[in-house]
Amino acid sequence: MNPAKKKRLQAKGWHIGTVSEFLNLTPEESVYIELKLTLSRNLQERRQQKNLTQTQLARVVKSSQSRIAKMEAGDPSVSLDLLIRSLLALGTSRKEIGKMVG
Amino acid sequence: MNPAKKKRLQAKGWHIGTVSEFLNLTPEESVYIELKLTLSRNLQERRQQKNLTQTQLARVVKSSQSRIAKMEAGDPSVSLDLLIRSLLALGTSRKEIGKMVG
DNA sequence: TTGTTTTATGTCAAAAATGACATATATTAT
DNA sequence: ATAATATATGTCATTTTTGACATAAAACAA
Repeated sequence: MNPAKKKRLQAKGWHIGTVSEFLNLTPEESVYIELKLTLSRNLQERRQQKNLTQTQLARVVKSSQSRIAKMEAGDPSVSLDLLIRSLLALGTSRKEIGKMVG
Repeated sequence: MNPAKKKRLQAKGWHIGTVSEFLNLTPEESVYIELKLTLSRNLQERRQQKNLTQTQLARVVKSSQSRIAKMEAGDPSVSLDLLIRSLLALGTSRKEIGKMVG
């Protein structure tokens, strides 16, 4: 945000801050969420790279289309476990996943 | 195992193989389990490095001593989520965790 | 030794994650 | 346009994971 606009907003009583601040997230919580989002994006890219539909991926992961969609959408109801097991099922190596994480 | 012993065992009807084979684990399942074990070990090392007892770490992570013990023991009842959140709570960076994974 | 602290293991009710399903909304092809 | 395919979103019963607790076993000190 440009400084002028920021000042105008603050003059009117608005507070400017990060999403983490707004949600009262600790740094670790932020990192944890960002990590899941990173894996989400990579999962979607990998799936599309292989020209698989969510339904097809669901079959290889033994899950369901709706859960794949939620994974890729970064839905909070999906665990790191499922994300990583899905990446592995797509043939992603530990080394590659390590790169995403680190 | 040395070849001679292997041959002797096979002569007596024993089968030699990997743990994965014995448990009928797919390669992805093996990788997934090994990944958890890697994080387990790293968690224990990190905790000991900081001279924390399991009880003290449990407080930081908002868990319990028994769950920390199970994590470090590689108990199958603990998720990747908890392992990674614990590592983060110990101040481990994404980059460091990435190194463990990759 | 005996006491003290730390870690391991088992159990369980509560909480979170899961697959399945219905169905809405996009996207693409004809 | 409209049919077909793909993705998004909501709900829910079942399964898995969780923290808490008890207690056993191990490590360590006095």
